Amino acid sequence: MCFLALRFESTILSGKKLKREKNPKENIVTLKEVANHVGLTAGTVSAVLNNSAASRSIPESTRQRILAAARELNYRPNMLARSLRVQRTYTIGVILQEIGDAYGSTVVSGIEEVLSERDFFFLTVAHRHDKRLLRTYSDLLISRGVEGFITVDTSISEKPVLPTVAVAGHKYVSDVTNITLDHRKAAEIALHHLKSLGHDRIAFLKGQMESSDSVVRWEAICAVAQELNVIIRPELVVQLEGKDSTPELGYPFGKQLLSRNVPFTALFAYNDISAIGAMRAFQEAGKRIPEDISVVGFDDINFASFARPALTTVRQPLKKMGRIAAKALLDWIEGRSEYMPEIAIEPELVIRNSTSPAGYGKS
Amino acid sequence: MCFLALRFESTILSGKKLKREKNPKENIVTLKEVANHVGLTAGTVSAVLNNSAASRSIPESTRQRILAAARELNYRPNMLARSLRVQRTYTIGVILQEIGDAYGSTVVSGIEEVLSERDFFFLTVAHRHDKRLLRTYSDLLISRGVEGFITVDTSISEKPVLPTVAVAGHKYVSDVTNITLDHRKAAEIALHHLKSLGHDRIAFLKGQMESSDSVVRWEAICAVAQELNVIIRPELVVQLEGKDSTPELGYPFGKQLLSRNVPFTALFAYNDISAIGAMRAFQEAGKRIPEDISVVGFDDINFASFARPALTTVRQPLKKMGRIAAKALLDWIEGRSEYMPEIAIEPELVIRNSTSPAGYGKS
DNA sequence: TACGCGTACGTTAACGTTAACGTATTTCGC
DNA sequence: GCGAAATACGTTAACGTTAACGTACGCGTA
Repeated sequence: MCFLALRFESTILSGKKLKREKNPKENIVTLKEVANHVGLTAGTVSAVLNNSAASRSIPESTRQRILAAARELNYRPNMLARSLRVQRTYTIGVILQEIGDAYGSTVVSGIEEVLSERDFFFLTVAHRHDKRLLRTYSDLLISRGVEGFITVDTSISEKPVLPTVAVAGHKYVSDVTNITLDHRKAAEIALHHLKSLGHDRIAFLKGQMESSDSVVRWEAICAVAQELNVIIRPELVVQLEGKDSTPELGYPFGKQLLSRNVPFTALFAYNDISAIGAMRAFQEAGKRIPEDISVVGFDDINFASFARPALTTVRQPLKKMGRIAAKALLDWIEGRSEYMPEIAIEPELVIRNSTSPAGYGKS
Repeated sequence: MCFLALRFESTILSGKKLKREKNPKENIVTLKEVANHVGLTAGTVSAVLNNSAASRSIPESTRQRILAAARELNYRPNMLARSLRVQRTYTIGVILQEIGDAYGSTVVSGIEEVLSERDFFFLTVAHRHDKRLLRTYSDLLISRGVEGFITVDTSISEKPVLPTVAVAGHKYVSDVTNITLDHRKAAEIALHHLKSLGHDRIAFLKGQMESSDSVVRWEAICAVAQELNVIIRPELVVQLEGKDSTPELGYPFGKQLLSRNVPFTALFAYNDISAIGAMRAFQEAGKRIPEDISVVGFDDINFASFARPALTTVRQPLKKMGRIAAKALLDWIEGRSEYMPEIAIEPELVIRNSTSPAGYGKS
C-alpha cells in the first residue's frame, strides 16, 4: 500500500511538472497533497499546521512528519479557502482620493507599519473625488471580504456596513471613528505666532472644497482670529481649487493674491504644498521671504524643511495618524476595544525660516 | 407556498436585523438568499447574474425578476468564494521597499490607474530592505492568490513562481520583465549637459547599495564619462548610505564632499532627494547654486521644480513606468501577450536653474 | 404516437479549508 | 479483567460560488 501510495504520488508530481510550463497554478500544493504524502487526511494535517485544540492528541512524531512534509513540498495555505471557511480575511480596505501625494502616502506608511505588525494586509483604492466611484469601490472591497475601512481625506456620509476609521474625516457619522487634528489648537498656535511677530495683515489660502479638513479648519481659524483680534479681510482670502498634489497647486493662487494689490505681510496657507507654490509666486514677483512676506504652511510634509526658505508650518503627525487609525481599527475589529467616535491629535508649530517679524523688509 | 416563502423570508430578515448589531457579517446576502427570494436555485441566479452561456435559455421575465431581487436585497457576490471556484482573484501584489517615498508612490499611482481600468486590485507590501521579509511576503501574497507581482526598486534573485514585472529591476532573471531606464542615455544627456557648460571637476553621489538602480547607473556613468573625456576623481565620489526617503538623505554627504577640500564646480546626484539635501549643505556653507556649484538630480520628482533653485534633473517618467509595468503584467497574465525580458524607458533632461556655465561664480 | 428538440430550470460536485463530531485502539485504575 | 478515559486519527459538512450535466415539460413534425 505504501508502494502504491508512493507511485500514485510520483505520477501526480510528474504530471504537475509537465504542466507547470503552461499553468503556474499547477504547482501549488494543497493540504490534501501534503496529507497524501504522509498518508493521513487533510483534517489531521490542518489541525497540526494550525496547532488547533484538536491537535493536542497528535503525537510529536506524527506532528514532525507533517511539518517536514509541508516544508518539503513547500505547502502554502490557500488563504481564499481558509477565509471562506473561517469568515475572516485579515484584510482591510484603504480608501483615498489619489495615490502618490505626500499627505496620503505618509498616512498610508503609518497604516502599513501597524498592519504588518499584526499580520493584516490591505487593498488600496483611489476614488479621485468621485462620489459614485467611492460607493462602487466600497462595495467591491466588501465583496472581497475586507473587515474594515480606513479612509484618508475622504468624507463619508452614509453609515458604513463595516468598522470604519476616517483620517481627517469630519462628518460625524455613527460607526465611524474620526482621527482629527485639534484644529482650534492649530489655528491658535499659527495665528499667535504670526500675531506675536507683529503681523496684522494676514492673507489666507483656504482649502479646496473636496478636502475634508477645509471647512473645519477654516471655521477654527475664524473663531480664533476673532478671539485674538486678528482681522480676516475677505480681499486677502483666496480659495484653492484643483486637485493637483504638487506645489503647482498654490502657485496661481499666490499670484492671484498679489494681483489684488491689497498689502499683506504674512500668509497662512492651507497646506505645505500650496504654501511652497505660493512662495514661488511671491519670490518670482520680487518679494523676499520672510522679509517681505512671512509664510506659514500646514502638515509638515517631508519637503517642508527643504523648501527655501525652510517652511514654518503646523505639523500634523501624519505617519502617527496612520498608525493610530490602523491600531484603532484593528482593535475594534478584533473586539479588543469599543467603538469610539473621535480620536484627537495635537498639532505642533514648527518654526523655521519662512516667518520673521513684520516690517522686517522695510528697514 | 408563496405565502410560506414570504413568511420564511421575513423571519430570516428580521432575524438578521436583530443580529446586525453584534455581527456585521450577518447582513450580507448570499446567492442562495437571492435565490430563495425569487423561488429559484442558486445555480440559476448565478447564471443570470454573470450572464453565462447557460443563461441563454432563461426567459427575459425571469431574468428581470432575478436582477430586481439582487438589487433590492443589495446582493454583493462574495469574491472569496468566486475566486476559490474559478481560480482567479484579479489581484496582484505590489512589492516595494518602503511606502511613502516620492519615487515609489508615483510609480504606484501609475500602477493603480491601469489596474482600476481593468478591474484589478492590488495588495501592497513593504519589505524594508530585508531579504527574508521579501521572501515571506511573496509567499503570503501567493497564499492570498495574487496572479502576479510588480516589484519597485527591489532586486529579485530567484525565478518567481508567478508572472513578475520589476520596475527598476536589473538582475536578469528568467520570467521577470524588467522595466528599466536607459541608463546610458541618462548618463549621456547629464554629462553632456555639464560638459558643454564647461564643467570638468564634477562630483558624484553614488546610490545606496540597496537601491537596485545604483550599480547599473554608476557603470553607465563611468562608461560615458570615459567616452566624453570626463574625469571621475575618486576624491569627488561619495557613496550614499541610509534608507531615508527625504532630502535629509543627501545632506550629510553634501557636507562630506565639501569637507574633502577638493574643488569641484558641479554635482551629479543619484536622485533628486539627495540632490536637494546636498544643495542645502552647499548653501549653508555659503556656496551659491548654480554660480559656485551646478547640481543635476535624477528622477524629476514632484518637488524638483520647487526646489530653490529649481532643480535641473534627468527625468524618469515614474508614473508612466508604473502604467507600463501594470499593462505588461496584466497582458501577460491574461495571455494577451508573451513574456518579454525588458522594456526600455527613455530618460529626458529637464534643464532648470540649478545648472549654469562653470566659473560663473568667479566673476 | 413516437420522436426529437428547445425551453426552463434543478442537481451535483468541486475549489481548499477547518470545526465538530465519530470511531477504533491502547492504557490505566481498581 | 472490566469499564472508563485517553490517544490517534478519520469523516462529514459547511463557507459561497460556478461549470457541467440532468430532467421535465411542451411543441412540432413525420
